[in-house]
Amino acid sequence: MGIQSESASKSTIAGRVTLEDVAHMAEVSPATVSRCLNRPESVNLEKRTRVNQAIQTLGYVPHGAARALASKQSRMVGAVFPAIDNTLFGSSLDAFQRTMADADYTVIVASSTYDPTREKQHVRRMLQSGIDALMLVGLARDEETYELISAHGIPYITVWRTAEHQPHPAVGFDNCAAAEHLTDYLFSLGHERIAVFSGILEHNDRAQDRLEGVRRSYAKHGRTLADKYLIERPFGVEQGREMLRLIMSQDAPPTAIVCGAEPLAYGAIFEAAAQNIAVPEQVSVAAFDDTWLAAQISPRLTTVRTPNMEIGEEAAKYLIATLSGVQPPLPRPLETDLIIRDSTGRPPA
Amino acid sequence: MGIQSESASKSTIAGRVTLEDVAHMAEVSPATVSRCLNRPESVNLEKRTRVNQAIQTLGYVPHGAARALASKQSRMVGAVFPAIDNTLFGSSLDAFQRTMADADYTVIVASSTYDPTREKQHVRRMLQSGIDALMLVGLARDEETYELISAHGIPYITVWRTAEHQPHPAVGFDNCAAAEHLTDYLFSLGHERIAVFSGILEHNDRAQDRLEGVRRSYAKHGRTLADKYLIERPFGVEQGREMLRLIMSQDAPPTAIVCGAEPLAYGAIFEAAAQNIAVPEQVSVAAFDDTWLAAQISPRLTTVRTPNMEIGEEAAKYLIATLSGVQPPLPRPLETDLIIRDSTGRPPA
DNA sequence: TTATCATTTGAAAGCGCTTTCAAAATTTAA
DNA sequence: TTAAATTTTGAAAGCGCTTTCAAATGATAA
Repeated sequence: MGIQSESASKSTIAGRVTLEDVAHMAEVSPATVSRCLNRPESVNLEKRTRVNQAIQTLGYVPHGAARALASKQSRMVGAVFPAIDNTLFGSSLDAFQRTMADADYTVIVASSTYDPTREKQHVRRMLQSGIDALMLVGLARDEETYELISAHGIPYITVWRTAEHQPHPAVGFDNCAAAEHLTDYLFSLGHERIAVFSGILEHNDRAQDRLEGVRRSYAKHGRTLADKYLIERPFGVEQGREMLRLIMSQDAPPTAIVCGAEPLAYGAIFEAAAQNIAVPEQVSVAAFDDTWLAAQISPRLTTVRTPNMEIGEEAAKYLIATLSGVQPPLPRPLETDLIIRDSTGRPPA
Repeated sequence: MGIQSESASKSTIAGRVTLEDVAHMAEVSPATVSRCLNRPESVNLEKRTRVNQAIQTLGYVPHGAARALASKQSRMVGAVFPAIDNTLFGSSLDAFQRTMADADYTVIVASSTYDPTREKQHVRRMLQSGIDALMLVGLARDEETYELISAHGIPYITVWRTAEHQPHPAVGFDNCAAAEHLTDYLFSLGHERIAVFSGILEHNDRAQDRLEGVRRSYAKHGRTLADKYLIERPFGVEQGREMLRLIMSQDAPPTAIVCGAEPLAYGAIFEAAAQNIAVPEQVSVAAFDDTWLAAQISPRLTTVRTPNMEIGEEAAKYLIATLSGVQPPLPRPLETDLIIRDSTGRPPA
């Protein structure tokens, strides 16, 4: 029989189990319990065992806010996406979250709906919550948002683009080069009238870069993208359909279409089918992303595969490394692949 | 000229701007600043103005962990989904997050990949982070997970199902009834051999309920679902294709298929097209969810529309109400709609 | 004018942990 | 065996806020 301590200890009327309770039960000081939690190897094995046992039997769960306050680290990171209800950002987020969880970080998420003001609010809220690091999509945002972040001195990373020609760390691929490559391919098939279905360009540097890529390819072939071949609409299948109707009813309709995102391409293909416009015989359609549907519809979609999961994972790794004091090398641009399928072909004679 | 305070104040060597700094500048006590933040109406207008001004010029951002520690509220809520890389849970999460943000809550998210053990770890981590409330998908999980939650005494809600016949608050729809209704419809068209393509049933009460709904409809029509008409695979287009191949190569292939989720239906339809099996002439296909693709593919998919966003929003509202002391009524089951399109029809003669 | 009540304010005590610092215990060297 | 170096430990001082409590102020009634 152990000796009954005369003091009933001050807690346990109800309320939460604290580190101090654990300390009492294990008959060590609170400092030692804290050490067991944070640097177990610095504690004598026997005491460590007692402490772990006490933690177990008391069902002790550390108080995150208290830890954060005392240690100045919350083990929480933030991620703001333009949207999270699509496969694209969804799978990035999923990978990001899993990688972070493996490193024992918790992730706070928010969607900005492509609105820089909302994004700023979310960033502010996250900063208040005490995040240790932050992930943002792309570059285009209020300068104030960057200032907020740097005022807090936390590491951050931008994703879905490359780090070149700009001061912010980034992990992603070169949208411009990918678009240029895709357009080059279309030119190589013999197309000369290549249209662009773009998402809304404002506040979306990825979309802007893709457009720029198309323009470069045009320039390389001694031509320029005519205004009438550029249509801008929010991402969506319906918009893709509408855009196809618009563009194919023109005087000299394009013989190929580059879509800034896959939903637009699906819309275009579905609408073409509805209108008896043959793809790719009358008009070729190509896009970006290679989501699960691209290889399933008919005609199977020619598209640029983008490394969605890899982006989430690499972004997480970069932040984790930075947080653990390692200064990681700036991530190299990730690869994209042009997947040539059946929705592109030679232009009509 | 104001009077220069002789003390240079103890902060501002660098470091963060604290509430105390604001108090100094506004020439009030820290307590008053705190009140301005939390119950502004309890502070004299003039002082309040001074405080807000000081906050502004100093760029003060409250320290969440400190607030949480002192006030026992973190203004963070958790949400664990089986996955977040699909439109289904993605749009629920999106709505949940937006509703929470409007009420000034931050959301922590994690995906369990349909694994109860991972889910438990995530719940534990979130509890440590100090969440004020929690959202979980469905019911099927370790009892221990529920115990963890109730030990912390925070409100929680389960989603994607109804609250009936079980002790946990829930917001969602009746999967069983919806499946029964859909199957009834198929019987009413004259089908007798109705197959089920189900996701993995283990740890997924929504999938189980849907299967049960089909069984009930069968029973109601004096028949039972034959084992050979039930196939279980992970959700995915490829799996849908595989299932179709399997089921249609049987002796007496079904004349209709109920798919537990839409990807399976797409797979089935694509594969049917590949095999020259006419949908719906030779086999009808129906599913759940009504995602953006359902109305776009051909044949347009007959499906049960599920209120994904509404679930996220209602779940958030319920938790917000609970957290603000209101005891909200248990949410009523949400509506589903059977959307009849072209992928279902009479069985072949 | 004075007594009474409601409102606004500040001092100070934590919230539950981490971390520094010095003391104690242990190991190693001499 | 003793001294020095090393490891392990506990006491105590915060981390930046909220909140209680009592004092001060202002408003109202007598």
